[in-house]
Amino acid sequence: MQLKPQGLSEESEVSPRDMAARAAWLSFVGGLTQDQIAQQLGISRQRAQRLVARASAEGLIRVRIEHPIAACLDLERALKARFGLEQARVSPALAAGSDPLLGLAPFVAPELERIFEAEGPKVFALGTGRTLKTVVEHLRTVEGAHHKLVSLIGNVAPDGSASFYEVIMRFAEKTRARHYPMSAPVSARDDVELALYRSLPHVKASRALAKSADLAIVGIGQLGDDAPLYVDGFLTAGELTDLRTAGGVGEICGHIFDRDGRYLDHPVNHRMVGVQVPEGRMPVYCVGAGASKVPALRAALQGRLLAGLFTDEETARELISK
Amino acid sequence: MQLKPQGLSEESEVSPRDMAARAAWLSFVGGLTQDQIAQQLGISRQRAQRLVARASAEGLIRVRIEHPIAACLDLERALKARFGLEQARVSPALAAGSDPLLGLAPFVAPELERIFEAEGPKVFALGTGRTLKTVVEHLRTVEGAHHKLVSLIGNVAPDGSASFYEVIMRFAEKTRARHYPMSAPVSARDDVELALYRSLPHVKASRALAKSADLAIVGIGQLGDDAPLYVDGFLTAGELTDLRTAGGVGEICGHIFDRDGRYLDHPVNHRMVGVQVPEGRMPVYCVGAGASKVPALRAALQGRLLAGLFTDEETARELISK
DNA sequence: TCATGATATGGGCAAATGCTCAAATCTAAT
DNA sequence: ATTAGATTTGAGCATTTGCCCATATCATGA
Repeated sequence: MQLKPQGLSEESEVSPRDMAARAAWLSFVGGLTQDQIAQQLGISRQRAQRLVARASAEGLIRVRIEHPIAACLDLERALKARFGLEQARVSPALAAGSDPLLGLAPFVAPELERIFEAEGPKVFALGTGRTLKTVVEHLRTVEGAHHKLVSLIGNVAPDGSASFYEVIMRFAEKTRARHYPMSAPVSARDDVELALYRSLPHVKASRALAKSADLAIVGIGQLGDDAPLYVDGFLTAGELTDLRTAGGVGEICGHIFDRDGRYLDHPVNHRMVGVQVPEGRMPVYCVGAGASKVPALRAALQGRLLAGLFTDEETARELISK
Repeated sequence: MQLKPQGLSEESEVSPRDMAARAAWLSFVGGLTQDQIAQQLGISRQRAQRLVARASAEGLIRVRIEHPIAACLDLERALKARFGLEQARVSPALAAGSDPLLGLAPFVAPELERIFEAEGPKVFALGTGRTLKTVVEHLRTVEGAHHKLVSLIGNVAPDGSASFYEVIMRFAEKTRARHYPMSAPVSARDDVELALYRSLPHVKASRALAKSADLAIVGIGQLGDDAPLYVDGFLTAGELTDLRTAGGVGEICGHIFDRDGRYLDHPVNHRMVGVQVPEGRMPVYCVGAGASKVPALRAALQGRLLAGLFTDEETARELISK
């Protein structure tokens, strides 16, 4: 019978994660075979293999390709020229059928780190959505206590459930930045309610801070039958049809715009508690890729809503092709 | 007979490196098998394998383990406490017999990038040597045009050959930082020559800039029979013996110190054209690992010459073990 | 035009890897 | 103490990968 040693020697406190990290280090950096790793760590070959697999699965390993692929650089240049962007980054294509985020997220994360690590205190305004959430999951922890993060959009769904894609909290966790979520519903039900929400001090403060942001980072949504706004219950089927009839093709932070990137003059837009970007002088950087998002992206670019774009090769090609 | 298309279509200009990078991206980020990669790129399986191998060989791939191994964190804490360091980083051990730089260099490079990316314009003073050279080779290109790099040590060997380990030039290449090598011999032959070199305007300027540096980054040398200073011809066999008799155990930027980290009062030290660190208030960060360097490192730490240390697990363990 | 050396290509095979399954071990609740 | 359930372990095997070698292609100079 063995008792677990309780802090007796600092040596013996080895978490399974540590082992996984160590095995991964030996494998990827050291280039050892699994047999050698097993030998080195005094474990079986299978265990070594499992540790390495686990490290990969848990995202302990970050791979970065140092060489900018010429084709992607070309696309970046083309995007900048065509749409007057100050920033454009294009990730190389992965397998045709796969989720665009598979490649985009690990590509964008270091770019964001870079932006975040730069210079003095900044205010970053954040959108939400699956795209941004996935990107933020790929961020490494980076010191940023001098920055502020503020949400561009409410965090309460119509059914009252909070935090549908809590981008800002996860981001703040990784950076220790001060964060200001917009603790209010995404959308009000009528003008009275809207006025009420917007008069709440913390909402007022968040909106003011967001408007003064140095950079907004947002995703983009499409208005097809599987529009995220509809799927997540922010729009009824009727509203969705109505918006499409009115010319809506895409949406940023829940604000719907037409094919020229002009925000619709529609009740749905008027009831949003959050901020309609760009507000003031803030540059808006958008992350998004995938065939379904092309019309929305094209519209947003056309209407000069965006100052920066992170996308993948296939999407970029589509965007400049017409 | 086919003529090579000359910029006809931007599409067909694909460098082999691009292909390698793309294959590597598909393999590491996308997790595709070589067969799938081959299919995707329309090439044979063998070619795909060769491309991935090539990408690895050419260093296009940077792997980073996200999880700080607890054992290494413990060692870092111990080093900081024991030797009053402001910074200490310990890389996980690789195979016992292998070159310590194999693991240390890819570990230190991102740390350096981090330091370099931080805040406003800074002056970085650099040493030389195989260790620093290898680390700098692992740096990714990072914008740093607002920084200045200055060499702590002359760049001309006794035989007149320039640049024995041109750390500063390679560093500057990657960062576009302004750089000030010390274009002078490492060591003068007598006091008159020393005075002469030191009176040269560009040497004077470099030395002054180096002394005002915000951070010095140096390697460390040992004084065994294979002392780098001796192997590279900066010391004669006689001088080496003499220095060891006088108590010399290690050297930073060619300045020799004893086991308590006190610089020797010896002609060899007095004839160095470069700067003897630390000068003024500059913190000195040292990169170094390996059994042979332990005595030198211990001495430098003992004498509080260093404010920061980057080393590997094995060396760290040695350093705090006694 | 042809010869010559250098480089690239694909076949084949041994080593390394990933995965499944059954046995073993551990955990926790009775 | 016992047992049911969950997790971990190692053997076996199919797949994938790395590498050598014979052949083909390309570039270069006579």
